[in-house]
Amino acid sequence: MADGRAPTAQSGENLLFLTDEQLRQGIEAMFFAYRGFTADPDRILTDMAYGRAHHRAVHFINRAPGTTVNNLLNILGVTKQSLNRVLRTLIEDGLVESKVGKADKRERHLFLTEEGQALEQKLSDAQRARMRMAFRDAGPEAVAGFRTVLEAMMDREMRNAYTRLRDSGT
Amino acid sequence: MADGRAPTAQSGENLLFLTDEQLRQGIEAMFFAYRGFTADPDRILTDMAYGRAHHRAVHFINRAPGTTVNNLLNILGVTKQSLNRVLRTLIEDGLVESKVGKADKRERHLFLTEEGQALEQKLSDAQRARMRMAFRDAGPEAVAGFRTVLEAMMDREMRNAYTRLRDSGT
DNA sequence: CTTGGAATGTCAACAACACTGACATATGCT
DNA sequence: AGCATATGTCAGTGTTGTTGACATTCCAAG
Repeated sequence: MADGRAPTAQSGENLLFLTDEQLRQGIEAMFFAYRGFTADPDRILTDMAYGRAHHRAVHFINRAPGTTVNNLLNILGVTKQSLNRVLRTLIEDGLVESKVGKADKRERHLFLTEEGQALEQKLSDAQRARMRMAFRDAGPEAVAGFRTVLEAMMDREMRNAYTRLRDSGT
Repeated sequence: MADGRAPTAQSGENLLFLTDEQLRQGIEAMFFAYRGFTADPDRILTDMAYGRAHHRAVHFINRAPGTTVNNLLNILGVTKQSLNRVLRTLIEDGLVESKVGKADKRERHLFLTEEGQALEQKLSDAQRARMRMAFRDAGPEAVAGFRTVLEAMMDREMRNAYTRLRDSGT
């Protein structure tokens, strides 16, 4: 309890950035920043009948076209029932296409239709605009640090999913 | 649309960190990291009858003891009905105390009881442990960058709330 | 070929957390 | 006295998550 409160002389390095006060500021920064992070897409989504869950699904289907339901389930970390509700509306509305797998016909491979891609564009344009502004204001070194800390904060499985996606990038 | 995709020669500085690909990686990093960020407190909370909303309320009451309901409302960015549901259970359960204001008797000032402080400790210990590990692994320069980017990502009002809290720190 | 298990879909019930809208109460200020 | 502010409450609704149960389809091993 209350460890790290007032770090005394350390083995060579200055660990003042690990005080409880610094950690709490980091926690609050995450809280407030995440609100900003989701604010713009949320505004767009409420105008339609969609929510944040639809955004996530559309994002990752766009990111890895042809991904299976199970794959998406692991990335999103929700139950299949929860994902299915979202996927069903997206398919009904013609934003997502579900194709039976060739090798394994049990699997469904998910793709965005043109309409789905249009929505994805609209949402990620809004989200990227904020991210771009933040990145630009902060500068490249800060951005590198930002990514380093976020990666270290992920669960191991999520970090694997993240790096797999990252390294499959253009 | 698709601007910044392939930045060509810029005015002096290298803006490769602002490509759509880099921005998308930042977006996904935020998504996965936030999951880790909330995972530990969430696990503790589900064992009780509480949720993330209770955590947030308890956190900020602890952070600014005696804060008014309206104040908390602004920080949390929810409706009074939503906050009231949470506050009511916390008060009923003896974790939060609500005192009528001296100067303005319309206001209620909120405080954590000893039991409330115990819960706050338990939750923030878990959350800080992860943050500390991430900070330690990433190092002080990365942490500085992390905070810089997050601040730039906040809405203006939230940034004000954040810096006000930060500067009132120990 | 049968059987077991995996992948998927679906139904039902429920809980947490947000929202809107309406209304009540007490208080402060002009 | 009258209006605005701060708070609380009731009722209804929507999104997103959960569990549990069950059906279907299909691959693969015996």
